[in-house]
Amino acid sequence: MPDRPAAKAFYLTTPIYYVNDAPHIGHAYTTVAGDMITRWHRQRQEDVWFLTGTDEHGQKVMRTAEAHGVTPQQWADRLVEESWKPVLSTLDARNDDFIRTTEPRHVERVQRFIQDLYERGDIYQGSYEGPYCVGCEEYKLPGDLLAGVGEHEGQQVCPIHGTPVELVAEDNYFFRMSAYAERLTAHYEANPTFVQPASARNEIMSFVASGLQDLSVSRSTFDWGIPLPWDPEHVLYVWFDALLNYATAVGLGSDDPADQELFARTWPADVHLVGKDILRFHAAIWPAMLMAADLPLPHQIFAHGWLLVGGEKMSKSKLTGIAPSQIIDAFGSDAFRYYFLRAIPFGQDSSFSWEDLHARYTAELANGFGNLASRVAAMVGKYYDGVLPAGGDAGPAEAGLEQVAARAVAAAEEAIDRLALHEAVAATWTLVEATNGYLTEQAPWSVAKSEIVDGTAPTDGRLAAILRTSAEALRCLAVLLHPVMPRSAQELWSSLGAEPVLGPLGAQPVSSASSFGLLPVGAIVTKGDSLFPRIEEPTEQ
RNA sequence: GGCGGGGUAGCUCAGGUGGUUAGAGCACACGGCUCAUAAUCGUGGUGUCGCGGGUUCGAAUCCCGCCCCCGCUACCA
Repeated sequence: MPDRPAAKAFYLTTPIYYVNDAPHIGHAYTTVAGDMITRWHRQRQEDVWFLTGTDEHGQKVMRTAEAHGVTPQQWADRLVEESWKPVLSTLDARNDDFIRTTEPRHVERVQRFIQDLYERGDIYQGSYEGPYCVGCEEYKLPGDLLAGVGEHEGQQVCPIHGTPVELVAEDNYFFRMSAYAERLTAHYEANPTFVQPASARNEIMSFVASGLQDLSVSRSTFDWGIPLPWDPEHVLYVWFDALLNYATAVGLGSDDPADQELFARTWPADVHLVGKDILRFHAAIWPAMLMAADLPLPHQIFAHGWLLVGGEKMSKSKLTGIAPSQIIDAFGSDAFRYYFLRAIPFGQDSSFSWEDLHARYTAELANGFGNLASRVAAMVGKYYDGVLPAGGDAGPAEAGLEQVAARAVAAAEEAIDRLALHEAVAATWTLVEATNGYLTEQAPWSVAKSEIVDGTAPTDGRLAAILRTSAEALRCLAVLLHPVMPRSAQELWSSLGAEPVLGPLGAQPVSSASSFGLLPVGAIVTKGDSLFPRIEEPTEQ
């Protein structure tokens, strides 16, 4: 055992998904993005921790369960086991843990955390007053209310029931969030990349600058939540409970030494990935909670954009919600991952369309990358019976391609550190394109006609050099694309015969990926099935 | 209403501290090649840069006004 503290792992989280609904491609997009980032860090041979999970408390889940005639726990169990966990394997997500907020480990640790805040005086008893709809049995947001008409003229009414809301007060516990506004602002200013992208940062900063009120963090009108240890009549506000998963899942509040070690290894988190809609909870409330507990803040909250369908935010009620399997059944998980990572500037809103998906699949995956792998493997097979030849001395063209690879690696690395995932993929693609160009210019099939004598191709000539160089480019691509498209990268790795001589693809460091000459002479190259078979019919929803 | 972002080729977008003929990818057309998933490589056109004024020798880029779209404007998650 080393005496010094273990190296800090790169720790990334997705939001924990609310089990009220089944996953759609918006959730899958977040998960895939987190998976690419963490896989990239793994490919760098770093220690990594990737957490995802589900948020299971709250009134909405309770109501949904009631509507289906089951208990909230049964409802959550069903959705988690039948939908949320399976979608992870469908997406090839490689998470290290899956936290459910109804797990005892979470509940106990949350209770310890909130008790501590209570004892510190950052939680106090007060009264919450707000517009309440009797029909909905819940408080409404002032912005949701509509002006009444007819008999309710002049009153504010519930948008669902159309009946007037009442002003109702309830005894609650409050988190003294207002006390942290200045520290939050100071933190945003001192750490420009704490909230990203810039648009999200601006929104949060102006929100906090406008003043923070204390937050009501307990509910006594329903019981599907974590009871407050000192007053079990109240359950904790679901967001307070949910946000804590990022820390409880890695051991905060546990007495077990193994948990404590994990916490030391992971905390603070490097990146919390969130959708724009839940930015405030993560970029304002969560840091305030951590400040109150004297815990280090995460390094970055990154808000990605919406997926727009037909120009509008995807929505189940408008029937634009798409299940990941709809796309994956037709195009495969790698294409799903590639499409969302490549086509969408990470952090921006972007429109999804089947036409665009199909167009990119065909142009970039089938015709570009997949076909490149085919033509190289086919030629090594045809001219050298699948045994990678040594090749003659590298010339300017070979050096040029190696340079493209080096620049691609450098650009992708730089992009990843900014979480510009689409740029990382685009940088990688420069090598796909350059290698296709290299092959066309060097025309190995023409070289073959002059070099091959008596049916035997020399292993130390131009033909061999061209094919070996192309294989090196593919080897580099397999490494760079492993985080994006783990399945096809592995297929390519196998096709190159690399595994027996270089070891597992996952063990190839990014840093050396662009050094040509790693793939040993004699590697057995086989032409397998097409990585991305052409799909002729545009898929309809 | 206030604050913020945006309206640029058929489509998705870049450019935007003012300066030669406004860019990329896709799509489309033509040419080369034939190893490959009829794939690849090269060449090419495409635009009142939302509308109307203004500043300037010169504006997609700056200023004013207007139109349209989106986000935020706190305790549903």
